[in-house]
Amino acid sequence: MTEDDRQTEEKIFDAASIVFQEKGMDGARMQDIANRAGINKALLHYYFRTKDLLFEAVFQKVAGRLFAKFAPVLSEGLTLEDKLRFFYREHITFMKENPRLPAFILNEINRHPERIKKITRHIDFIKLWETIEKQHKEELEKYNITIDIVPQVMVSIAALSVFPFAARGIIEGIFESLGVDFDKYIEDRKEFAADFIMGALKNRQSTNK
Amino acid sequence: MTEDDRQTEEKIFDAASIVFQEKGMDGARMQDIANRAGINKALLHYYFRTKDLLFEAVFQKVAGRLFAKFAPVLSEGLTLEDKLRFFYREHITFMKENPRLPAFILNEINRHPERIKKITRHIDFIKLWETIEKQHKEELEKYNITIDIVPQVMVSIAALSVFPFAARGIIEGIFESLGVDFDKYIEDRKEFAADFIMGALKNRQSTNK
DNA sequence: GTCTATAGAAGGATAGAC
DNA sequence: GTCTATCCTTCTATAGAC
Repeated sequence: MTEDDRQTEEKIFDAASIVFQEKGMDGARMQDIANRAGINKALLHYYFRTKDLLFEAVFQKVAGRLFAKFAPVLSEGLTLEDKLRFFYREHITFMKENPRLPAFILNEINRHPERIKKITRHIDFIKLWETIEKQHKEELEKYNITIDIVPQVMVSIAALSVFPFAARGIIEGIFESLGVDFDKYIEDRKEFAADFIMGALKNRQSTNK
Repeated sequence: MTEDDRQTEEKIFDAASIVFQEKGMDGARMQDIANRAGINKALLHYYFRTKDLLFEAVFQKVAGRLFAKFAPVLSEGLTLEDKLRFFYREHITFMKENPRLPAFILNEINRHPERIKKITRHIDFIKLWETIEKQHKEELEKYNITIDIVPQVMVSIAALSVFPFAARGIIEGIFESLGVDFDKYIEDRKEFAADFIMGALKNRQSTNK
């Protein structure tokens, strides 16, 4: 299938994905999207009516893809540690391929928190926790992970993989003066993050009362 | 000193700080800034010439303030652990008072990485590391922190405090359905983050060869 | 220094031909 | 479905009075 054969709506959507991720809702220009899609502005409106609707379509799609990466935590037959290692490998690889995505999502969500609700409102987080609790009863006890620290642990796990990409502009600048290569750093991070979290959890064993 | 006594330039600057942090460079409107400062648009241009220059002034100032919070790591006479605890208390308290700051800075920097260079280019990160190395030789050996994993550890430390604020829109949404209070969570995080990092580091002792 | 009024450009959206 | 031409609003920036 050549570039020209692709359906117009799809071409517009792909172009919009790139431009919105790069410039954000406010910075994006319909003209830029039209140019990148190889069509004219009027067609954008023909297919998506307004900039808002086009943005909403793009946002729901790409944010959904990012969140879907958290799904493996529900698969059976893996230890907590293996799930964690699997998650970091998958999630970091995905963000490496979509480097603008984390900052884009964080930013647009902070300005319009209602957008994320559309994606998360169908997820029953309490049931999700109960599933994990059932699957990993012994490990949770061993690491002393009680319900009250679950939010702290979950956010910490997400932070270690998302933050390097969200803060890439700063980190890369500092790395330059240290002679550190960002891509190599990210590759190493898949394992480091898993080790780091497991280290923190294992250490809770000794403080276990 | 009443609101009216304050110098005009300062009023404009403060108003611009708020509006830019809330809407970003592209979303901010000069009219909004003028209204909030209680003056008219023309005066904005009289004092700062263009929107770009006004933005640049605001950005350099607020980003500088955030980075300054990393300074305590250089103070003498504290153990690594005490510095870490001190840092999280200070940094999280600061972000609690400026909740829009992290996402604002991350976003604008990713779109214009050159902006951060203006702030960081005068910092000699290599010398900074040498100072820490000298101050904490034994602790670094004990935790097996060699130069090659310093970037991983530093980013992880920053991630645990910055990410909850940068991703607040998402986190707060999920917390709502779990019945978790964000402010309480953040208060707890000051200690949790320090414990978590120390746990991960202490666990490196056992894997020490 | 501060204001009102307005120029001038940019960008989202639509009308209408094909 | 796709295009060109254009409308209309919004926004930055400036001119000029006080």
